[in-house]
Amino acid sequence: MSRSATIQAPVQPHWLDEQEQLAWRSYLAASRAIEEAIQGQLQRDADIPHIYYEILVRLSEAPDRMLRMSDLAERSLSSRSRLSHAVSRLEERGWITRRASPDDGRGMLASLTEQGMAAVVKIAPGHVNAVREQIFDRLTPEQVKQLQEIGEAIVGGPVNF
Amino acid sequence: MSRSATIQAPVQPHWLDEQEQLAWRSYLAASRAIEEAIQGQLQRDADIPHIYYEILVRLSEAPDRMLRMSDLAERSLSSRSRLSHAVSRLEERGWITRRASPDDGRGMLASLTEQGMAAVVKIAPGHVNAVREQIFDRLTPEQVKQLQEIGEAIVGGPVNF
DNA sequence: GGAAGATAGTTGAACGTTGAATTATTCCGC
DNA sequence: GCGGAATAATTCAACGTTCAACTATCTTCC
Repeated sequence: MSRSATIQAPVQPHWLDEQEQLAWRSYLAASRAIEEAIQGQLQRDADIPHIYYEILVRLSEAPDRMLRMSDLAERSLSSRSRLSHAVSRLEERGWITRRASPDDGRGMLASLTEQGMAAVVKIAPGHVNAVREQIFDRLTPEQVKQLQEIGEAIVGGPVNF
Repeated sequence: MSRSATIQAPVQPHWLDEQEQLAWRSYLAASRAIEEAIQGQLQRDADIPHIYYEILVRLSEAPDRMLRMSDLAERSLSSRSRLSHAVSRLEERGWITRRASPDDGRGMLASLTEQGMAAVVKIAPGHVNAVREQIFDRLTPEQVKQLQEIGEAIVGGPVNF
């Protein structure tokens, strides 16, 4: 039958072309280098992982320096489980406190303590330096703009935090 | 004295300007999204972390599918310690074997087994798909080129693997 | 040719992350 | 207003990573 003679959809996957391959590997190398540099700086100077610092910063930017856990998880780009563990550690340091939400019996509110805020203020300059050295000192203003746009294309819209 | 009236070098760190801030956060969100997608796909479909897959691919590309550990560490962008642990796990699966280097008594040669090569062949299409969906389907050809150049600027030269 | 230092690789303990399971509360439709 | 589904958050165990310590070999240079 002619029906059975139709050409099969290719089993061959759609490989990356040469340009894509180059871009992917270049991106991989860059993103690993960036994360290693940032992580290393924060670990050395403040003894916290990068994500923990992000959590502190998101809190420091929130009204009353306080956020629902799920909200904080979203803004700090981490899973709830990860955030739970991280906040536990940061609570042990006295940088964050947790209390039940008055509005929602299920919710917890995390807030930055004065000590936590002081830590952010102390840590921030070194962190910004690392970011600058690793990224912005190496890019033209045009590339900075391109980087923003590429990031937004990948996440599907402007980043709102 | 006029000398003492000179303005002090600012203690204020050199903060990111608005464009840099946007680019940095956009990059952060994108890189986390990418890593999460790639990692998730590989974990679900092949039960290995992303780095383990990279290790297998670098080996598969090497002459005789074999490399010195330190060489493999460099190409797969991981520390020696990490690689040691990773290769141990992959060895347990029968995907890699290790043997002493004939040239250098300190060296170890890691090589991909037939099973390991078969695993790469099996895993690759799903991985490429994930990469394509997460990145290249969302970028214009121009942006792909820009991404490559930005990555190279950050790592300080073309990526050679 | 022997000591000092560099290099290759591994190991173990401490730590962070993951994913599934669990508990508690709220929301929704009838 | 009641039962079932959805949501919020945590916990636990398994796993991967890190960093420092360690062993073994090689290189250098006097």
